[in-house]
Amino acid sequence: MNSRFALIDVNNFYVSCERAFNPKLENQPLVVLSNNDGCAVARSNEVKTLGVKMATPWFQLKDLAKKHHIVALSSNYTLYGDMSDRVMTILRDFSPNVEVYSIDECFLNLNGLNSLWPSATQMGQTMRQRIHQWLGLPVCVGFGASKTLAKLANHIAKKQPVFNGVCDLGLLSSEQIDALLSNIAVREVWGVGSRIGLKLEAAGIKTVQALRNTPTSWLRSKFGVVMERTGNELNGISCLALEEVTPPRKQIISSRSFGQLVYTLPELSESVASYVSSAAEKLRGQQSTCDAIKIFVHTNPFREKDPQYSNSITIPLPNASSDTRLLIRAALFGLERIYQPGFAYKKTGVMLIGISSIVMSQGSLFKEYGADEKSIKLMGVMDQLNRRYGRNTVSVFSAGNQKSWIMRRKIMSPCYTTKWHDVPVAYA
DNA sequence: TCTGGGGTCCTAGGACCC
DNA sequence: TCTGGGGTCCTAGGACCC
Repeated sequence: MNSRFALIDVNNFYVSCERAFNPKLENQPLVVLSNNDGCAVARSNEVKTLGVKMATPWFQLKDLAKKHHIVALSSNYTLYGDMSDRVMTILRDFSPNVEVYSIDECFLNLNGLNSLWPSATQMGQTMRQRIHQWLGLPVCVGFGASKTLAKLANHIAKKQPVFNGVCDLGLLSSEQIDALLSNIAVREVWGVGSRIGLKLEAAGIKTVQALRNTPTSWLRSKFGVVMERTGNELNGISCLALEEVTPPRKQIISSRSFGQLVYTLPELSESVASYVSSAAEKLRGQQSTCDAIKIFVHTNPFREKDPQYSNSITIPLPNASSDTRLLIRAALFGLERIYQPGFAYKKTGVMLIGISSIVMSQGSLFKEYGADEKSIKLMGVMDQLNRRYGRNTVSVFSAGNQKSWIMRRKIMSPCYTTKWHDVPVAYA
C-alpha cells in the first residue's frame, strides 16, 4: 500500500441523494435542476449517456426529456449538505487525515495505515460497501501517489467497469499505466480545463500519457507554475498537501438570477437585502468580519437584442463588521448608485470582501497559540499566523499606549464602480 | 559609457475547480 | 418565453514608498 492519497467521490451526487430517498427513481433517467429550475446541475448515468452536458438549460432538454421520460427535480441543498456530512463522517473512520474537497468528494492521506489493510483495494471496497449500505449512495475510490493521480485513478474507477469502482494506480506496472493513460484525454486531468486543454492539443499533447512525458520546464514556461505542478503530480511527485483544516473563506458571494425580469429599484433592493443577510450569516459562521461589500447588477446577456447593462460598486465600511443591518445599509447605498432605470435586470448579488478573522486581543492570542510574550518575538508569532491564515492576515496597531494585535487584512479600497451598458430604453 | 532600485499593495483579468 | 452559484490561485502592470 504505497499510494499515499485516496480520492472518494459520490457518483452523480445530487441524483444519488434523491434516489436514496425515493427508490422509484432508481434506473430512471433523472436530472436535478438549478435555482429557478434553469439548468440541469446533476445528471444520472442514463442522461449522461444521452449526451446531455453539465448545466444544460432545461428548456433545451424538454424534447429529449419527453422522448426518454427524463424526470427532473428541483434541487434540495439542505438534503445534499446533510448527506455530505454523513459520507464524510463514515470516511473519517478510515483515516484521521481527511480533506473535504467539495460537497461530494474528499481526499484521505493513507500514510501510516499500511498495517491496517491488506491492500488499498480492499480498503476502497469496504468504503464503497459501507457507504452504500448505510446511506444508499454509490461511490468510487481512486488511489495514487499524489492528489492529481488519486483524482485520475478515481476517474478510471468510474469509467472502466473492470476496476469495480476502486482503482489503485500503485498496483499497476509502469507498462500498464502507460497503456491506460494513453487512452485518456488530456482534459480529464485535474487542473487542465478547456482553454489549456485546447492549447495542449494544439501542441500535440492529447493524452494524459503525453502530458506526463512533457518536460515540466516547458509546462512552466507556457502555462505557469500551476501546470508545472500538475506535471510533477502526474509523475508521482506530490506537490499538493492535504488541507485538513478548511481555511476561512476569503470572499463570500450571494447572488441569484431572477425567475422573471426585474425593472425597479425596490424589487432589486429587496433581493439585495436578502442576499446580504445570507452572506452575513455565512461570514459570522466562520467568525469573520469584512471591510467592504461589492454589489452588482446584470441584465440578461442571452437576450442579445435587449439593451445591456452591467455594473458593480464596492463600498468600503468604516469598520470591519459582520452586522447584517449595517451591511444591508451599505449595500442599498451602493445599489442606488449603480441602478439605472430603463433596463430589464436578470441578476443581482453581493460579495463580501476584505474578510478577516475576528479581532482578537493580545491575551487571547497568547492563550490560543501558546505564545509567550517574552519567549516569542512578535514577528515570529505574526509569521506563524500569517502562514496559517494567509499573507497579511495579521498586522499590529497601537491603541493608546498599549500595543494591540489585530487579525485583519488591510484593505482600504476606494469606492469604485465598473460598468458596461447600452442606451436605456423606455419600458412598459 | 551608464538610464534608479527594490519592495509592497492593489486591481483586473484569466485560468481552474465543483 | 425559459440559460447556475459558488469558490480558488496566478500574473501582469500601475501606483506608491523609501
